Amino acid sequence: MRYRKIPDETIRRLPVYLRGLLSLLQEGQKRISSHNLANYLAIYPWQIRKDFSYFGGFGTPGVGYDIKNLIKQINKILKLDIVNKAALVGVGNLGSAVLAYPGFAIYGFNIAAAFDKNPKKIGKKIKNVTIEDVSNLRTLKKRKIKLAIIAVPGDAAQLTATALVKAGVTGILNFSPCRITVPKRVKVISIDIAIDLARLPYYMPAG
Amino acid sequence: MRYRKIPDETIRRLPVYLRGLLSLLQEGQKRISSHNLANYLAIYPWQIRKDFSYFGGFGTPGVGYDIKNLIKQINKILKLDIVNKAALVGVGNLGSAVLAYPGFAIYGFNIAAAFDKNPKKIGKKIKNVTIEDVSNLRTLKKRKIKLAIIAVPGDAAQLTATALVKAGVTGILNFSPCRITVPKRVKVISIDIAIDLARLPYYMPAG
DNA sequence: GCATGTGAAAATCTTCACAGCA
DNA sequence: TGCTGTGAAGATTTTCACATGC
Repeated sequence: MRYRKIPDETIRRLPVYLRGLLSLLQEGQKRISSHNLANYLAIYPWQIRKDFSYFGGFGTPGVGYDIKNLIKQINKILKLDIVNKAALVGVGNLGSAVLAYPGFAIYGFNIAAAFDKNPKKIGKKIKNVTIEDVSNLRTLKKRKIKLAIIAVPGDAAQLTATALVKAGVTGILNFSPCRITVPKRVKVISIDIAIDLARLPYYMPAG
Repeated sequence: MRYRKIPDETIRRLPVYLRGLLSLLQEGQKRISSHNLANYLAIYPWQIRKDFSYFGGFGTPGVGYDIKNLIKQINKILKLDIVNKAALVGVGNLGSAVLAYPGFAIYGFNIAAAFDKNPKKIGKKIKNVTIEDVSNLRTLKKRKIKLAIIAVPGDAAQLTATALVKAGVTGILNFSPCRITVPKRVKVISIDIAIDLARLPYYMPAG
């Protein structure tokens, strides 16, 4: 296989595949064909094969894919094959939900620190994580936490991002409804829960 | 302008433009050029002009765009020019955060009903919304609520979706980490907060 | 026979460059 | 002059079809 740039869309789909494969593994399945996996995920088999082909292909012709191996390979590609420690900034309604969310574990994430600026919250423990004052953000470098989740109100988002970058963070999941500006070497992925709802009426039949 | 299919990507960007324009309006601005709006949103001007061109264009050559008018036009395209009532199903950690989230209002959304299956929660009021038993879901048709947000645990997501569709819902924002199957006429947009975090390490420098 | 992996074709989306209007 | 709107070019992504290997 010649080298070609791996499409961002392929990377976006890998966690989806991973989630499905982990479910299938738990159901006791050992092997699966692109056809059956596609069926399971409600997509098309050639999409799956093409995506894997960018990495050289992980299957056996005439047989299919070994689920355990496939999971291992995807985890390696996405760098999820180690425990990724993450920090949460902003323990309001949304932040608390993030802290309690059970879904991070399957991808090997561990929310290892939480920060807030409200003195009333500092020192409290949620899910075994003690909430610290935001001034402690600079300790992240020493603690080797490179991943952060921003769940503060919009007007504090940029300030928080800047502090995180200063503390050595290179990946940010931004839940605030604001664009944040960071150096190019830092990757930001934003989720604005309202903005996704906002395009739903467009697709709905009138009346 | 000849008719051409409007790209989904264009529709995905319209709420982003809308959010920026509403901010600018609040700052007291009346007019803006594609160049300045692009700068504000950290994208490119031709993208903005192209997106609007699919609808015939909303600007004046040599001048730019009238912000108020542009907002009105986008709202109309996205069918946000009326109050869209939405129902929330699942008032756990994530559901409570959704209920308290202030960001829906700018797009004209109103979370008008909330449902849970936990008897302890039923009857409680959060943000002026009284939590009802999920068996009440079938009243949605009568209440003309066509939009729903699913924030139940994964294993209840499909059941909830099926009940919603039966109750006349045609648009679903799905926060559960599960694919849900619905008739083609129903539009589902899914947000899995863990799945977005899962592709962050890939883009981060090693070490 | 059966299912993968992959060039090539088709579709989609982005970027360019400039004509045309205020 | 300044900025929009848009055909055309370019880039990316999806889909196809089939050669190849088990």
